[in-house]
Amino acid sequence: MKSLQPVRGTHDLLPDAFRRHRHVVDRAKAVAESYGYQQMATPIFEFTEVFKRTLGDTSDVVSKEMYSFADRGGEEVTLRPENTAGVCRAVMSNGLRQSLPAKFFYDGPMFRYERPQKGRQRQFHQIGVELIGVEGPLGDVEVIALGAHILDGLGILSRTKLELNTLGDQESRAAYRAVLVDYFTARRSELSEDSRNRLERNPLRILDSKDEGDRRLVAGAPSFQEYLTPAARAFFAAVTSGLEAVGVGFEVNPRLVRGLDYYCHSAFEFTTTELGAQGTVLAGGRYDGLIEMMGGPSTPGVGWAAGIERLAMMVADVPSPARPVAIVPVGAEAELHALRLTQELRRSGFPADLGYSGNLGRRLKRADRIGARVAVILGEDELARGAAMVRDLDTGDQSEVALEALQDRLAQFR
RNA sequence: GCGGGUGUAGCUCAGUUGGUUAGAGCGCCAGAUUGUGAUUCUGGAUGUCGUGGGUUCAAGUCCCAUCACUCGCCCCA
Repeated sequence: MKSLQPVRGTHDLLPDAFRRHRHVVDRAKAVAESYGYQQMATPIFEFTEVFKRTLGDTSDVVSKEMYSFADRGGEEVTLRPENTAGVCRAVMSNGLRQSLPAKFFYDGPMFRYERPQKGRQRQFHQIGVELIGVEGPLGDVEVIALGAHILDGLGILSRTKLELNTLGDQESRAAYRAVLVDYFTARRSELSEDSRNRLERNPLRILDSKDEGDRRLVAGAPSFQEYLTPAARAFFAAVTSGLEAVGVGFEVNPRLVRGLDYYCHSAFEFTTTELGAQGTVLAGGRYDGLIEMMGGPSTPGVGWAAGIERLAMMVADVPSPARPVAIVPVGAEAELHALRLTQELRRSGFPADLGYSGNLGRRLKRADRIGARVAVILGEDELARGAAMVRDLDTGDQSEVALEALQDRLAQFR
């Protein structure tokens, strides 16, 4: 055994943390279902090709962040770095193109070999939605509104900002990209080292550079607006007016770009200033070309993913678990009665806890520690009378209750 | 992948220019109270000082390496 530490960038989710995660997922799922999105799951690993083809060879995810390996049969597989590709693959594998549009919600672990930071781990968890088969801007509006609704349900919408941009259609993007490459190539020597790399790999990324010098150059760069085709312009206008119609606030950020190749038209990010360098909390866009890149027929799609860890860090209060009834036998005689009673209560829907050992004091102490609301004390005296002592652990009040009336009495504490 | 910071008890942290048995608070355990927790009082236990090397008469303290965390960059959820 190498050590007792978990692998770098992975973490145990102990009950308190797990409850936060569960809360995020449960609330998100409930809202998503109210929009008609149904939960589904794909395998956490796929053939490496699935991600390579769709994310683009030059993306950071593919070039340096994938957990890839050959399995015992020699198949090249990869732990999923994101789930959109997997969902699209599943649509094809299962012949779901027959019944489009399809609306999916998912949650689960993702894997990226990155240097860990706050809000960034090698195994992290995402929730996400995918709307497949809708080519109009109404799809974009619905998906973004759903994201906002979920953040609102978690009580954090007001602490985020929705940034929105259009990446246009293929035609617009190709035209703009060419102009942009010309512009920056002419000023190559003035670019930062990072941006010189971007010029090769993903020139649009230069627009989003944090480097001072780059920013000055970007200010003078040609604007995407001028290269949008009328169709792409109309699409974006429909998205923005749709969002206005449903009351989702946003800010157009012309420099917002996506790293992954398959995006087009809408790109959006809900960001926060509360999480340090990892400000993006929920992000996505339209990916009309993705399924085609995988070898399927052209099929439109829009979706987003959100980091559960990041959301969980922002969520203030999470509901506490139900407070159990503690069953406390006094003396060996009472143990079997207590065991029986505990099971009865559980079957009747009362969360109930029977300590494993100890005297009355010790058991009450444990009852207190696990957050029990009431203790049912079963002593020989009480049992002889067919009764039990019911103690309110918040107030310390206690009174004897006949066993037949016990459940009615306990119901008062719920 | 690049640059900075940190690592001492279960948790949060103190530990002087290197000097003998490494401390506090919280938590934990026990007793006060053999049928009453939470409150109070009294007592107790706890540590490969992240790991491995080195310097030194002597290292928690200085040096090197390594691992992990953390902040920023890249990129992203």
